[in-house]
Amino acid sequence: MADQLSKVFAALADPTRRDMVARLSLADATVNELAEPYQVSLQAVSKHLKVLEDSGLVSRTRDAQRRPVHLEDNVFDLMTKWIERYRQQAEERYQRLDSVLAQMDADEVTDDSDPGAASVRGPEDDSPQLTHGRSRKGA
Amino acid sequence: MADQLSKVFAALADPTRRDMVARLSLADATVNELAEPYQVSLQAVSKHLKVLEDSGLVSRTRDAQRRPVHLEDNVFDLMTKWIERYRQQAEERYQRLDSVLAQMDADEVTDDSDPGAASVRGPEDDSPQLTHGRSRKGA
DNA sequence: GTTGCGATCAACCAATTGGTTGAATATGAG
DNA sequence: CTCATATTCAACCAATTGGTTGATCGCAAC
Repeated sequence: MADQLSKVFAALADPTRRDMVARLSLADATVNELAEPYQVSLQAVSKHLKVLEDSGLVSRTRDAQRRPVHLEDNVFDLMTKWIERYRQQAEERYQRLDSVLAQMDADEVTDDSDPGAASVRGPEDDSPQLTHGRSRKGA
Repeated sequence: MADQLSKVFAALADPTRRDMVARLSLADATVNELAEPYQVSLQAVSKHLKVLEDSGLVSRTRDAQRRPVHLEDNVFDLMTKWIERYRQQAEERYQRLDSVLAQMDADEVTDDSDPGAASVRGPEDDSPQLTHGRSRKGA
């Protein structure tokens, strides 16, 4: 469960896992090779790799009893696309005078129907549990 | 604790939090406004915002009893920089013949001192618990 | 001052996470 | 077949996470 974007971000939230990705960007490596610099057990590294694997960040093939780990660089695009989208949107806000007006407007109405403020999500986005019809609590 | 990069990635690993960031890229909003579309309690949203806040992704100011949340778009650069660095490195691997040789070489020596294979980390990178001197297990 | 709204704090709970150790599996070497 | 190597599976544990409800705080309005 959980969309890929969530899994990729979660995978990279761990410094050890980020370090592994960094090293894999230079060359494929086996589990043992990857484990070498860290203090943790081989099994712990294996777990980290499973996380990376089912986030789609790495893939494993088989070479005798070795399982070389390979970085799937294409997954980075998924993140970059998400990040860039909202970064751009945020940046635009500072260049248009619109934003200032919208801000003041939002400040005044506060509880208006406000179309467009809720759930901007676009084509490839994921859906958290929504209600959108204020059914929570005393609303 | 935990470096900012870890905190930012962790913060964005949650779909609800990503949705909030998406909405905040359009306009600042109060906690109540942000909470509106979701099924969860106001307190849960408040917690999500705390996570976003101490990852540096958002900041909060004060306006009477309201606490408008503002997206700090500059933090995106931190991620983008990290991602791009390793993506590029991985991509270069496919364009240089070097990579093939390095790969075969690594395959042969396997337990060589191998400078550069362990911990590629650069200037701004974080440090997971390392040993680097194979002190683990029976090694 | 008291009421009411916006937001947070506190205590609690179930599920997940990152780690451990010990046993098992898979493959190649003797 | 047996042994060694490389890796994973399984059970367990402590800490963290995302959610809940109830109490509290800050501020403005009556």
